[in-house]
Amino acid sequence: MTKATTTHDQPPARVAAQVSALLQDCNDCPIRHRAVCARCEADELQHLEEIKYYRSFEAGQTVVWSGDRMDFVASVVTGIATLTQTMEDGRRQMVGLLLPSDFVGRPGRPTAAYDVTATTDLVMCCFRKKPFEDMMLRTPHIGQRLLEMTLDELDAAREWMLLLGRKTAREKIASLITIIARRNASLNQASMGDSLIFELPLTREAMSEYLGLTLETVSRQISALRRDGVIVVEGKRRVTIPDLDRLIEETGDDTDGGFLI
Amino acid sequence: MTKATTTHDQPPARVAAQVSALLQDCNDCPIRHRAVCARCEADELQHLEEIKYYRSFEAGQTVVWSGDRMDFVASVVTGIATLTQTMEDGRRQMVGLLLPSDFVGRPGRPTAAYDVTATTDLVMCCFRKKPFEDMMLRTPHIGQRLLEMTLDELDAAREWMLLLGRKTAREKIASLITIIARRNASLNQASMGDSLIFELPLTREAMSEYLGLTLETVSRQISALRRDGVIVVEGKRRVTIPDLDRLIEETGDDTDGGFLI
DNA sequence: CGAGGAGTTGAAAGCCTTCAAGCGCCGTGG
DNA sequence: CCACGGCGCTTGAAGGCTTTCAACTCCTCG
Repeated sequence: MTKATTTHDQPPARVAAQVSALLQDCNDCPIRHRAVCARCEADELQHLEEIKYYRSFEAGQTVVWSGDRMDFVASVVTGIATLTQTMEDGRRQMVGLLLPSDFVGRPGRPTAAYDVTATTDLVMCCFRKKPFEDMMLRTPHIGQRLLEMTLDELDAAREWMLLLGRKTAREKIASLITIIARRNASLNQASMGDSLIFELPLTREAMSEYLGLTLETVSRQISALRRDGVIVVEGKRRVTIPDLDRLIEETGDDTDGGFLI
Repeated sequence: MTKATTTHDQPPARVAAQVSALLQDCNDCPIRHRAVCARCEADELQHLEEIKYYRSFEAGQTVVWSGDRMDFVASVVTGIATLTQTMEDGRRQMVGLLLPSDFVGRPGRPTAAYDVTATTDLVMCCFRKKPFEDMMLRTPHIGQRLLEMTLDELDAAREWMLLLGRKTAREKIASLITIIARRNASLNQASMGDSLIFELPLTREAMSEYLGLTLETVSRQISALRRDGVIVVEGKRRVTIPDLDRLIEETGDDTDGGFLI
């Protein structure tokens, strides 16, 4: 561990502990203005502080299993989590990709409907469910924000359905890489145009579960995009996008309609 | 037109006109207790009455095109509508199937995000958008109910994603028929066990857009399920399910986990 | 009666999956 | 210290499921 300039080089558990130690105060929270609490006033925030607690997970850990009791709802603070459904014979489909500020759990439902897994080191801001539900009734700001976020998720799910139902394997891969690139740009406030180098936060297998493909097909299509110069890959995970428009052409989406980021 | 016992035998436009004529008063509304207004009190309902109006569409008509201005939000009162996305080259994927009581449109968004089409004769209860948005701010009951409905839709979308990403053509068809059967049972309050005869409300093409298949594959798989005795088909649309458990086995879903209906 | 829409079915092609083998990296334990 | 084993990933070859292209039926409507 020669260079310790970024948190990336530190052991995951330590980083998570640091993050949660840093985050006792909602005012310092990195997702303060995007999460379910975004619209809360100072007094409402104080109420939330009383029922919140942080939990950390290492990459690969399961947060909850589908069907398990779930006594909390939560926001992703840092890291990435996934929601996955599994069929009896083991076929798996990812149905949610949760980034910082995204919300986990459903008020009013006692059990988890999906497997929730940390795909990177993960810190979540959890609220005990019952107090949270009570607070939702008294605090319209929370319900309003949650509605907004849920509508956004529904839009994303519908975009995803188009991908799953109608796109080719190549288009699926191009779409996923574009999504990750955009997300990265938005998190880093990058000026969109440079920052097109990033680390894929998903294994080939996780990508295949996202895209409704096998991991072999994912691997082959990534290789194909690399061969065709659409992307540049260093090692297994580091991706550079020399020409974003070229990549977007490969997604099959409208070239113009890009109102997102 | 010898037997006119049910509305099915009447010209669509007339039925729609009848329905909307019957429905000036929210208290007589068939979706009063399931739609976005479900939790409203008498005074709130009165407010809604002032900003509502009915619109009728014949089977096949387009309600709005993706990208068009949309000055209203609405509830489906009777009939079925679909939300569909289209790619540049014409590939289409249905992303929403709207039944009576389902909500159309997004408060706060000026344009339609999807093509909305009536697949059967359709009556919608429309609210002018601006007044509706204003009312949402003053009336938590509406926002609360809308959140609940949106969360349900998100769950449905995620189930659908599993279907699109991981199920075989045969499983997709069995799943769709099961969904329609359940819906029918729930609308007719049937005692679940008999009423397993119904009309498919979708063309083969609409089914293919729902399932991410071609219409030929839909046709072939329906024929295969018929050959195997899983379903009985009279004419092109009328389906009988002799053994629902058998059909459910064909969906690939958990046999037990059926908490729906 | 002809035209057109909805649906069915056959044959061939194609895309993705399945099955297999192999590479490179990393942590463990002899 | 180094061999071993596992994991993540890549690549090849064969097979299969769905699509594509095409022909044909049935029914409705003008």
